[in-house]
Amino acid sequence: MRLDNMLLAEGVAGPERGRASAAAAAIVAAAGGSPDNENLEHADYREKLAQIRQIYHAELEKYEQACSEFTGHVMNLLREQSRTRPISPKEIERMVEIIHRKFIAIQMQLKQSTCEAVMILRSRFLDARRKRRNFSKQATEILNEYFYSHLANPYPSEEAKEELSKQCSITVAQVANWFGNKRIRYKKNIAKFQEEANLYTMRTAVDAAGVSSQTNQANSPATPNSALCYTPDGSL
DNA sequence: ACTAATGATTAACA
DNA sequence: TGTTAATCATTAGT
Repeated sequence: MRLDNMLLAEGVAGPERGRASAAAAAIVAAAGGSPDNENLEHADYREKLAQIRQIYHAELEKYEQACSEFTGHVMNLLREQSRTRPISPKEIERMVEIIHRKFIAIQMQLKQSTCEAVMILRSRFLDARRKRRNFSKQATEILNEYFYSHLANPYPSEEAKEELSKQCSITVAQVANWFGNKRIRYKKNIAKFQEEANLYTMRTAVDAAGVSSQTNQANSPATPNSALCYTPDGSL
């Protein structure tokens, strides 16, 4: 009977729709759901859960139909036999009981396999590694901006990480991951990141210039002094 | 289909 | 405990 409760809680069993979304929400809450792609993941999860639910109900119905059909056959057989030998109603009852028990056992198997499917779906849903999503363009912009403007010491403090996480609408752990990856990958192949580095250092330089010189905008020659390219290995 | 980019995980380390 | 380095698994560009 634990299986019944489980299926009910997941919204697979039970009366039609309405519970599935609640179950999905509960799972997200348990996982510390990311507010970013929440809706998308939800839809995916709900869709797959609905599939499982549909299969479950179809199978259940099939079993019930087969069960009643089979009991009908057996009853007919017994009735025919009752002409040649006396059959007590108790015997008939016992026969029906046996058949029912058999079919309930089969239903149990169905419930178990359905439970398994739900569990697998849940574990996949909860495993962030399997369903990785790239950060938004803005988020990577912000992160890169910080990284290249602190290239000498690209280790944001806890507070800085929190600030970045808020700006990018990702978790602090994700910010830490990003910086870890960025540092190692930058160090590993600086040449590959030259273009990006130049882009961001130039951008911040332009921003700074824009803030300091608001009055005269006649300097369109676009700051030709972009020679601060920071090439530690001497390339370029 | 193949490959590069990328976010997450893990062990080793200081 | 936070970081590095290697690696995994998915996404995106060709």
